[in-house]
Amino acid sequence: MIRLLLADDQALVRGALSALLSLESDLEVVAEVGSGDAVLDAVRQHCPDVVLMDVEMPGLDGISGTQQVRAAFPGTRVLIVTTFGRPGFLRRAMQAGASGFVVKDTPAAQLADAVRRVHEGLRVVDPALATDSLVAGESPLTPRETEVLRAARDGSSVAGIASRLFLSEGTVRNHLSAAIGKTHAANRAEAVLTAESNGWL
Amino acid sequence: MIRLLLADDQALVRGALSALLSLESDLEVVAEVGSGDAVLDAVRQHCPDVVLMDVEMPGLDGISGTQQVRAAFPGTRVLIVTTFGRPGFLRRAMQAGASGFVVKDTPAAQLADAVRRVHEGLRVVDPALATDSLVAGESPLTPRETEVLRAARDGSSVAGIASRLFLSEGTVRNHLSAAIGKTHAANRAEAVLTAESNGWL
DNA sequence: TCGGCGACCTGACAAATGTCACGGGGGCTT
DNA sequence: AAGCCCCCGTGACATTTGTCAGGTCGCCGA
Repeated sequence: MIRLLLADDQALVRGALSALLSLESDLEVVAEVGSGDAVLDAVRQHCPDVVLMDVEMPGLDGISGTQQVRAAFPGTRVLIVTTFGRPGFLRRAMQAGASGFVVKDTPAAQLADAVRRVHEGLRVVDPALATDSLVAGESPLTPRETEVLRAARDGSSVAGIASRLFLSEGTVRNHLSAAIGKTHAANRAEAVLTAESNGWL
Repeated sequence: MIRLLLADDQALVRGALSALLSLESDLEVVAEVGSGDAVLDAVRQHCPDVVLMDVEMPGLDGISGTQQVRAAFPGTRVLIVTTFGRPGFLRRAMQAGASGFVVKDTPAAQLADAVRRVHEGLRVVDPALATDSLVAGESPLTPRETEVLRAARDGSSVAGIASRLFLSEGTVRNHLSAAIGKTHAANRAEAVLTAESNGWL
């Protein structure tokens, strides 16, 4: 019997996945949580074999959650299940210690198999996504550029970003200009979009 | 026996919902589709009582799909199941003829009840979302303003938008300026964000 | 110890953006 | 017919944005 923990912020999806996986005779969902903060406590309490983790969650995100779980319970495997196939997500998830990475538009039948393989210690990765990850490569942005670009996501002006990050306006403009260049964008907005779609933010 | 059709682009979610609803003795999932274009054919072929429809789908979106289904098969009820609780989505979905609107973070146990109520001819709407919809109101944007703002989503320049919409640059600027004013934004980017979060695009 | 790199700043410049005032035309209702 | 709203356009204007060239500082590896 493989003991499972589900972590997903959408209750409906959580319950539905639980129903789907409970159909398998060798799988057992022992707990469900709806936020990243609750994952570690739930693992401590229920000692699951595998954690199914969503990336986008309120509180602690799935990547950080994976790190925490792996650090505290090295025997527990983590399988990331996410909506968006951002190349950067895959890379960061694996570096954080995840054993598998499944996108939500894979057929339902494959999920149980993925869980079993992860439980056996194998790695499960969507092949198409893996190649994307190789093509897109690591983020070319420096930490500061990433931070500035992330602050620009909500459409703030240079002045707003500068005051929020305690920087000079000129510095912000320079960082933005660098980020625009590195993302081959023409715009701050375009730079945000491509960086986001690559999982660099 | 209530016959169901599932329309959702994410195969995993689709299968999971199918598993969840099949647990109920009075519900039966007779078909699943992964794109909006396939909905009408599937309804014609399987004659479901209720269609569970996602809003964001490739091809035809859920709103238009609802319209088509209601026009061709007035007896078939549509229950919208979506990730985002955009006020505008709710409004447009109801106008398109949907019988219910459920957000994906409602508890899984309530979904079956929602399906049964919709099947009985009742309307099912998340109360919190309904008030949001009243507060946010209808889109203040004119059709043209909406179109221009939608074209600005990918970070295009004024020139790019103008050429794509066969407009003068000045006209595009005027429409954008109007949209910025109506959304109480300071920016084109901010205007896009608030309009998007209200479901006005 | 030196070179390279990233973070930070300044100043200046061209280009893009947002705003305003002002038109004309068409469709709608009163 | 008059008034209203939307669409489309022009021109001018101030502001913002993106780029470039320069310079200081601290860190790290060769």
